[in-house]
Amino acid sequence: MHYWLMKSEPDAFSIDDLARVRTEPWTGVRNYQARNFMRDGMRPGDGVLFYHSSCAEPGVVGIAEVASEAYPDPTQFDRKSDYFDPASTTENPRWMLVDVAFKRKLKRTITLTELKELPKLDEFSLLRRGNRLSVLPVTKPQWDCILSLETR
DNA sequence: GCCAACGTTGGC
DNA sequence: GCCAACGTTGGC
Repeated sequence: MHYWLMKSEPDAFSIDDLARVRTEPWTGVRNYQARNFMRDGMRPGDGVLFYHSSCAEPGVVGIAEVASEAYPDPTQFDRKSDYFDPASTTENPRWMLVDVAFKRKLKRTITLTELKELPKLDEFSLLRRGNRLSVLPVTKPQWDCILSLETR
């Protein structure tokens, strides 16, 4: 079992949206490193910290779960999609995704500000300078450390 | 293969 | 809205 963090802009797709639809294909990732994490790293059942970015209060807002093996992102073949990639083919798809399933909302947002204050998370890639990955790995100690803040 | 230009991310 | 950081593109 592995652990991950996935970012989403709540204006576009929030934890409440995920709670409503229950399961969502994670379309639109167009970064090779993030793709590789989904394609090569993720397995059904892996834990996911759901993170709200580019908003008033950035932070971890919920827990989700990887709900499928990786498969080709259908939006890369859709000419009408913002994520259309003319260089990708069905025989050799460039972009992969997984389904993400809702588990629960946190009792409160664990803010980015709080995470930065924890010495234990110095090595957490979310907090490293210039990090822009929208899908990134979380170690078990980091996972436990972050979630221990929920009821603090 | 280098690197400048450009686009995007995301916190503030 | 600003801007730092960083990935990608494309000319050479």
